[in-house]
Amino acid sequence: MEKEKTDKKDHILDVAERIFAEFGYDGASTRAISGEAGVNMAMLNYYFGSKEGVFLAIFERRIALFQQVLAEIGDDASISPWEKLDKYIESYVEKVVNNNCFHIMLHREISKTKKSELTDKITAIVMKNVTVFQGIIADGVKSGEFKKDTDQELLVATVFGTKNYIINTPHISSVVLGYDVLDGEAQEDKLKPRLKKYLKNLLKAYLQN
Amino acid sequence: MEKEKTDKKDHILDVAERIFAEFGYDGASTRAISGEAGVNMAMLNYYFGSKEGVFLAIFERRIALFQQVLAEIGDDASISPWEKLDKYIESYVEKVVNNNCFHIMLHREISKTKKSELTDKITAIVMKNVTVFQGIIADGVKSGEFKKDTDQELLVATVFGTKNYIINTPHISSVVLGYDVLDGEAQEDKLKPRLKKYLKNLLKAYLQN
DNA sequence: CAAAACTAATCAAACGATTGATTAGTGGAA
DNA sequence: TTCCACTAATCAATCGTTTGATTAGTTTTG
Repeated sequence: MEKEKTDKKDHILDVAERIFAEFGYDGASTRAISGEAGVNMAMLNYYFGSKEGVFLAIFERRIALFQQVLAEIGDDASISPWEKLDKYIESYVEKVVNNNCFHIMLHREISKTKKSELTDKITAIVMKNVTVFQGIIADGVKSGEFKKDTDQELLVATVFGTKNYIINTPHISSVVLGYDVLDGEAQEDKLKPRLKKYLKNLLKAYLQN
Repeated sequence: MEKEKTDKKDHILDVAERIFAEFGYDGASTRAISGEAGVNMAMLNYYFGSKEGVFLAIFERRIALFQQVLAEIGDDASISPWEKLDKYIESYVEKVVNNNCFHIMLHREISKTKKSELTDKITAIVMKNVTVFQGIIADGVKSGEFKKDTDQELLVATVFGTKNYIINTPHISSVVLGYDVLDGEAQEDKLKPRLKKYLKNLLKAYLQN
């Protein structure tokens, strides 16, 4: 029973995540989510308290493990900055492409200029990943392995921004790249390896002495 | 009389643009827009037909001149690819930072994975700017001035993505950069020159033989 | 010129539809 | 019986839009 309940909850969150990515938070109605998930509407409130509760539950499900992995890479003292950078890119691209619906949803909400409790929460979550990446760059510069006169802060924008552009504007990037970036098979065969290789090369070109 | 009417319409669009950026298309109510603009609610429908009409009117006001300027840079046969790239970056950063509300609004809508008439329209508009940029890169590679073994398509994602990251996640980028990226003064003094310089350097590092 | 006819701009009020949320109650397992 | 998972029906609030009436300004007409 316990198992099945968790499965059901997970199923609802899966569907909700997709609907939120399709229509946005406000555009996604609780009826659409419950309907698509094949459950009674009242179950959303029963399980998650409210629509916002569903939204936050999606977050809690995704972030915990992900952040831990990235943080461990940043803290690993046994490998060089270049290797850290590679590992970070690998893990990051992998996770973001796999959970593209989640990241689309996340970034649409965070782009609201009006501050709210929700945007503050999301900002705090995203900042953690950014800080780890910044730390890797800063370490590399300090140890002399990366070039000195670079714009470390804007490099953050480039790495995360490039990824966002691919994922968050799928209608555009699919045309530019020549295949459907939301298609699971194309993601595995083409997008992931290509994006990883590209980001590593770009960082090397910009950071190498 | 004619003058004043246009001013009033423009005023409504100014306000609507900001509200859309703050709350998203679905999150922004016609009551909020008309209230903030100090006009009667019915005026939105009287002038623009519908809520979507307001949204599209914002687009038509912004894109025409902008696209023309970018296209002219791309078509200019008298300057080198490197100069074109510089000019494109200059114009692009300038416009996007100045009209940041518009671009936030635009990208939130385009990031909806569900295709609709609206997303198709926006996609077509954005693709024009992308195509011009791609043309500049392709020309430079063909003429041998840019390096050959590069990922031209993902470079597109980097340039537009870096800009988007700064503009569309202002709560994040303000923390990373150390000043409010939505503040007009900071934009002029710090953000614009810094972003222009950075993008040029990054492109140089990646494209130079 | 002045009265009448017409037009565009604006308003408060109300429309039906949809929203997120809640209720009261059902059925089955422990 | 008691508790938990679940449902159909319903709630008040808000949504985008439409309405009919009023104002102010312009044109036409006698």
